[in-house]
Amino acid sequence: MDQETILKDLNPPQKEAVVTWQGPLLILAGAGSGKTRALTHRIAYLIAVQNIAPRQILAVTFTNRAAKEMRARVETLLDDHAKGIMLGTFHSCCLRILRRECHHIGFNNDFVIYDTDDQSRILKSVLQDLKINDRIVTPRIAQSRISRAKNKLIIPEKYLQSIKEPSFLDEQIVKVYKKYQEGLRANGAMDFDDLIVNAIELFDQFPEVAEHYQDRFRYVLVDEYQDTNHMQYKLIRQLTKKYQNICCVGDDDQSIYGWRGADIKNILNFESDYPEAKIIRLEQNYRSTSNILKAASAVVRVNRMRKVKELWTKNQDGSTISAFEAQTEREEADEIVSQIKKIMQFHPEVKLNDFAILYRTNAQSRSLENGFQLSRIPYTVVGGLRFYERKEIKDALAYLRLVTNTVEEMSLRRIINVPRRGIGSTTIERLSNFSKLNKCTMYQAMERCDEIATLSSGLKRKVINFVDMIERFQEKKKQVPMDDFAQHVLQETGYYAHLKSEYGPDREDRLENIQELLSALKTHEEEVIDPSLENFLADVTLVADVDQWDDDQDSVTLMTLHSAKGLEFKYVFITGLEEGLLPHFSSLEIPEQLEEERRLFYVGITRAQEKLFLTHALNRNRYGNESLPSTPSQFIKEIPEELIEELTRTTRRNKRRTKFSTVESSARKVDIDQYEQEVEAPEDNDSIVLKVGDQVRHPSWGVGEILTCKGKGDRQKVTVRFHNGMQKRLMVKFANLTKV
DNA sequence: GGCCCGGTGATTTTT
DNA sequence: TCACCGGGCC
Ligand SMILES: Nc1ncnc2c1ncn2[C@@H]1O[C@H](COP(=O)(O)OP(=O)(O)OP(=O)(O)O)[C@@H](O)[C@H]1O
Repeated sequence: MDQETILKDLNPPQKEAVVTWQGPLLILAGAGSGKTRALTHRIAYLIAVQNIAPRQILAVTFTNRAAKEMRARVETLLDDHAKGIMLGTFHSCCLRILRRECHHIGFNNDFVIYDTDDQSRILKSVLQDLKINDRIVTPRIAQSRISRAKNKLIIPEKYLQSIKEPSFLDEQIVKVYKKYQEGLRANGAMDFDDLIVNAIELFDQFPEVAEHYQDRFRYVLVDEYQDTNHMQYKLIRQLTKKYQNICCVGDDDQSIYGWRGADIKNILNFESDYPEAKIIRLEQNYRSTSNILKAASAVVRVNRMRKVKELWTKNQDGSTISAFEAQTEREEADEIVSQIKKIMQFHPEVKLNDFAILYRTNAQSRSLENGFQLSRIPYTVVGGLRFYERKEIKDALAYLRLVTNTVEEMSLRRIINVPRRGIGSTTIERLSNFSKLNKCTMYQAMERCDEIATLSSGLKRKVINFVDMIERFQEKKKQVPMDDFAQHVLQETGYYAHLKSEYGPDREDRLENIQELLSALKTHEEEVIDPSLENFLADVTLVADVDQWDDDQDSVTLMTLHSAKGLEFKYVFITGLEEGLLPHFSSLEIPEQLEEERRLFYVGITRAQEKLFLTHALNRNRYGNESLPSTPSQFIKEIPEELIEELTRTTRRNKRRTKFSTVESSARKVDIDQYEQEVEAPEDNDSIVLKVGDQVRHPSWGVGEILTCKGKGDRQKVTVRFHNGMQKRLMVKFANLTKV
């Protein structure tokens, strides 16, 4: 790859950004103006033209998704020459540094990373220990306060000073914060924020280590710089102090992480931080049609707290923006599905990958997923619950971790009684007390449970059995491959059987996930240079997904507006445009936050290349069944009327959920035969008695097995796993099931 | 002391 | 819908 090729597809300001390869550089520009392209080409230029070694380059992003996207783009340009670039999220880059260097700051290099769930577990026990009323200080509140403090690099000792008028709550929080940090230390654990805080502390306390990394990362690039919070900013400052080869890319209009402490000042003060800085602005948008861009600009222009910046495009007007008002969220989902089918029908070249469905909260994906499942359109949900956050995966990992590390208590507590072995909360408390009194770990307390007078002999037996089992595992681990070992552990602990016996709507999914974990272990063993269970466990927490196979599959993408940042799709649906959702309830009263919500909408709009759909429902299910009236978002009105065209319903469905009107159904069957069609479900139904394990027949889905039963009579709901693999929740009253 | 069941309250966004 | 808590039962 030569200079010409690298510069070929860039406009003059982009070119300038790429060839300005030394010194501080800020690319400040609106959405879709080619910032990321400039950044990736700059990396290619550094390596291919200036002969910089890939390992001297550090490129950071905020989300895994963005990192993945960036890596893909760089690899397209450089192929194998991209190997060795440290490219990742702030967290994953810090993790890699800390695994090597954490001994300086008193951590063992097998330190554990606690995710949000682990954090609240710790906090819960801290609150208990401190006898703090957990109604006043909930784990959630404590967690967010502590995180906010860490984001600003405020240690517990400085916490009160940092607040003008400390309230009673703040006084409680300090105590919790302090104890929480002690708890993490004792377990050899760090939370997400600590990864960055500790990297900074490492560099602060050990200038020679800092210098080593300054020398190593001679060229630093940061995408979405407007989203940096104070600690991330500090880290970047530390790393670039010596050489000042820093290139940041950002757009203040796309700042959507204020709640995580992101501070737009970081980007606005770039010039004073780096007086030599060159600033390049990009104003031509290449991504979207003119109509989409006009809509986006009109929306973001409403914000008062903003630097004025205009974008233009040579692209065509394109089609108008379609708006759709649905009665319910089901109808919203149906309409989206039918629009997608329609587009696919008229434009055979369009792929499912060209569609994105965006929403404000992860919970909104549910109704949309339902719609896609019914229509058999393949879809992928990005974000939400990550693979390694799933309960069964965390349980399995806890067993594996316990075998490799008996010091860390969370894993032990997590699985000590899963499946039930009669070691309940009272026994656990006694073990825990003993460990505190004798300054040993809880696992050691278990080994020494003979010394605990309050334990009955029956309980001692159970505890010893558990310890023996773990010891046998430690032996076994040395003898067999990792995946076999994991399988053995899950078998012997009874965890497998436990999962199998738990009939539930997602029993099969759980078992599948476990299989997935086993194959991930196998992959690790086969493909990593230095495979070990320890190494596998080391970065598992930061891995977002293991679904490599999904990448190649053509499917519609469902994700939050936050995760969509930096990405682009031909067709974008922004859903749930309702007051209280977008803008979200919690932002309605605070002007700054309302503006952030508006920027979020702006980010959503600007993801679209060709066509934008805006949908809202008049009734939305808040928690559970309750359907509450919902009014259209104020943001919709901010788009000039002439750009929007109101869609009339193309789906017409009876109020009752499983029923489709026959006319509709057959009409669509003619339209598209690519996907199977839903069939009308007769509504008359003798109430039949169903129980778990029964085989039933459904008029369109065929024969299946009942996995769960809920409710009685007319309100009875069942989950059925059909032989074709589909799993459905059905109201017996409407589903027209027959026993077979 | 442990377990199961039923009632209750809660929900933003990411690492 | 789901996780958590408290009461009653083994
Ligand atoms: N000089 C160019 N000529 C043609 N197309 C370009 C040019 N620069 C960028 N593009 C295209 O424009 C689109 C947007 O580019 P890119 O993702 O780099 O923008 P961005 O500024 O990072 O956007 P955002 O801030 O919204 O993430 C991409 O499809 C990219 O291929």
